[in-house]
Amino acid sequence: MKTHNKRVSNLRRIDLSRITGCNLETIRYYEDIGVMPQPPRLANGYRAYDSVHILRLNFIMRARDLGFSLDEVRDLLVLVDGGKKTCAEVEVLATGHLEKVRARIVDLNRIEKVLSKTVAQCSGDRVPECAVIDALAVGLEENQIRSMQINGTRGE
Amino acid sequence: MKTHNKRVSNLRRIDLSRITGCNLETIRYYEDIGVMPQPPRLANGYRAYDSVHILRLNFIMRARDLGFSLDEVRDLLVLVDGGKKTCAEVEVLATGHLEKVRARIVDLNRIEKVLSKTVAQCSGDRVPECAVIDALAVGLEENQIRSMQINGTRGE
DNA sequence: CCTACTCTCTGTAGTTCCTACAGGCTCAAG
DNA sequence: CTTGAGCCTGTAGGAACTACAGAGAGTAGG
Repeated sequence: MKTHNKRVSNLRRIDLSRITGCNLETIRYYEDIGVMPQPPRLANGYRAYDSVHILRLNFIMRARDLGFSLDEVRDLLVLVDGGKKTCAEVEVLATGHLEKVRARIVDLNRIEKVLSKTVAQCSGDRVPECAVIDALAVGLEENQIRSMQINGTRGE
Repeated sequence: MKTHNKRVSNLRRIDLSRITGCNLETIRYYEDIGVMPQPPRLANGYRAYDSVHILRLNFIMRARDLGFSLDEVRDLLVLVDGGKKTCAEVEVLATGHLEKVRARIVDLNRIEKVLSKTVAQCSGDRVPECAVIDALAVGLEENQIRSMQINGTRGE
């Protein structure tokens, strides 16, 4: 992926930081742990980034934001960099992540519903019998109550 | 909220852990930092939990799952316990999270699409031109490219 | 009663993922 | 030539867990 005519290069760390929105120190941290490549250095020792680094950092940040751990990001990057793994290996990786992603979507949709309902009900200065409480108490259903009674009546 | 006839009490820590799915040590941690109350102790010094603790821990876990920090959870608990906060305050909190949650759902749906497509394409020993990077690289658009060129042509 | 096993207690240390600071160097602008 | 911004490195701190060590208690089987 190239820019149209002029090569983007010799970005300083703060440039990369500002372009991506990533914390300055975090960039170095990502290099230390190996999810970002060690960039070439100028004569003065300064790191010199280019558009490749922007893309990669963007990728990492989005993946992190989506809830992937750095280890998982590492996996994704192997997959992204391509060529190294066979398709079968990639499939296993991707399938695993896909399951997690789908589970997260389910969770988030549930959360979204709860929050939007909460916001809708929260109006005025009334101190609420807040819907948050009820909403968050769900998941404590009959089977749980039952298991409480089974396990709970000991030691007394 | 009471169980029907029999009071649930004298649960051990491991019971609470199993009922809620919360890590054993995390329960103690929550007590240490004060988001969970210190439970009464039996003669032998063992913690004795009851249904109140289950509800509270469920609440905390779900709030954490919603993306609330432990500090925010503390706020929510004050609200739950005392009715000290107004509905307007709750609304501000919930609205902020709602935005984040919705953005994440959008992102996750996109990556879900990409991953499932990747998995579908991954058959045999062929190594794919993985589409994942394209999906996560979005957000790097014209304005960013432009700012790269503005800031990027120095030091060389 | 003895043994084995599970669970309890406490304190403390380790993990993940950053984030900040200190102390010193470089470099471009005024 | 000073000033300010930014660079370098190493290291420390913080949030939210998570695990481990060492010792005690409770229960079940032989």
